[in-house]
Amino acid sequence: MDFSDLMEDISHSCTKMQKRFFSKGSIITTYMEKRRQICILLSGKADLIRYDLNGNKDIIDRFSPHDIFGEAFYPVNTNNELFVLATEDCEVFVFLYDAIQTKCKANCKFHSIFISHLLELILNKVVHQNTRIEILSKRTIREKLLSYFSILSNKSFSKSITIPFSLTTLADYLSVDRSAMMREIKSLIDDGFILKNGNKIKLLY
Amino acid sequence: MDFSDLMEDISHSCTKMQKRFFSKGSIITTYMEKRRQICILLSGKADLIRYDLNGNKDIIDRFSPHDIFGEAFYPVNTNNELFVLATEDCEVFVFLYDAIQTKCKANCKFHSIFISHLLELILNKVVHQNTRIEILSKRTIREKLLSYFSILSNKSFSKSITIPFSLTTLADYLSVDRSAMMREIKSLIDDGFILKNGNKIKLLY
DNA sequence: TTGTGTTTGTTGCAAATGCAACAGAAATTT
DNA sequence: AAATTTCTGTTGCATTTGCAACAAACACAA
Repeated sequence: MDFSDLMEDISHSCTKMQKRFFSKGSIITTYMEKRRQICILLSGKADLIRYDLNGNKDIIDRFSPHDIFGEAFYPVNTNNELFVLATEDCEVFVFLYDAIQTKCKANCKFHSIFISHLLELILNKVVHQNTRIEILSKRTIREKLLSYFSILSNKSFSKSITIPFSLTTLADYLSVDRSAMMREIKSLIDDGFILKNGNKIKLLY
Repeated sequence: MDFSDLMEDISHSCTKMQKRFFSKGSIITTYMEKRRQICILLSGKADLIRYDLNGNKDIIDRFSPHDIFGEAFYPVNTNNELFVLATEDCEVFVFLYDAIQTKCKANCKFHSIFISHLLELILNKVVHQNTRIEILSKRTIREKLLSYFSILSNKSFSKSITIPFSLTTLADYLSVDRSAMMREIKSLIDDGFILKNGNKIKLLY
């Protein structure tokens, strides 16, 4: 069964698991006192945002379809002014973690297949997080860039890669100063490690 | 039902999920071509290790009881000389991801309860990873330290915290140079942010 | 006890980084 | 088409960081 179909069916058979719509600019959820909430993004895009002490907007994470998020994945902290903002119109599947423990109906046929899909999605999330941690663990911007590039390259089986978002966003993802990153990219070009044309990078090593 | 008991029972009823023993110094698993393998550490301690290009030992992750690991959580990369080393005698529950999809017996009563435990463990892993990412995203050593300290402080509801491992290990966890971290700790003391006595830190803010 | 290895603490120095600021290009909105 | 916002590219400068090296404290095993 296709994933979207499954979600569709479940929304109809389970009262506790609902597909909901959010228009661009609206807040999908706030991370406060809903410790067991889990959301699956079915379509659209959304950002996990925090305003830090200085009032700066901090994009903690960006979600696209099939991504899973919600307070259930976040540690209980004081600094919990976290919320998820729809940056495009979104369809979101929302439920409480406990809802999957108690079978929805006497014999909901979707239940077990849904759980295995859920496991798969979470597993996927862990893999992405490990990738991110691997990159962030690198000590220099150069190492972070090379590490990121080679991951992209491995994924696409090619030495020519396309950065899937703006350089500004890339700097956020690598968690480094943008101008310092630009400087380092230039230096990678000068040192003959890469070629660059817009968002396209060619690895020369 | 208690978690250890559950694991015990499952090892007896499922042939595909086995409890295995590894003595200190032995290799629990290598991350190579076992893309669906999942392990749950029941007792002991283990490190996820890689030797980098220069032959330096890199401790990617450290596991203690109830931690879950295995190649299933790691991206497919070329640099896959990853392996898990038992740093103490270990009991490990080992299985393939697929084993949980196919019911072990006609009516294995442990199956669904096991899956919900598994979900809980993975959820826990994601929470820890989010914490790690949050810390690693900070740009300076000072911010990383403060962030780490305040997380510990929130967890224990106290301004007095104890770093649960050596400062050398802490530097690894924060992914910064140890001597630079020591310097920064000293500077935090000088600036009146913290007091320090061995592994005990008192937050003054 | 002696020796061996690990952890802590410290410093100088060179290199990397963040920060601030600015101008032009590109994309988006009005 | 004009206006506005976002993104790219660049630079100088002060600060932070990694690196190398070393000594003292500590832990552990022979």
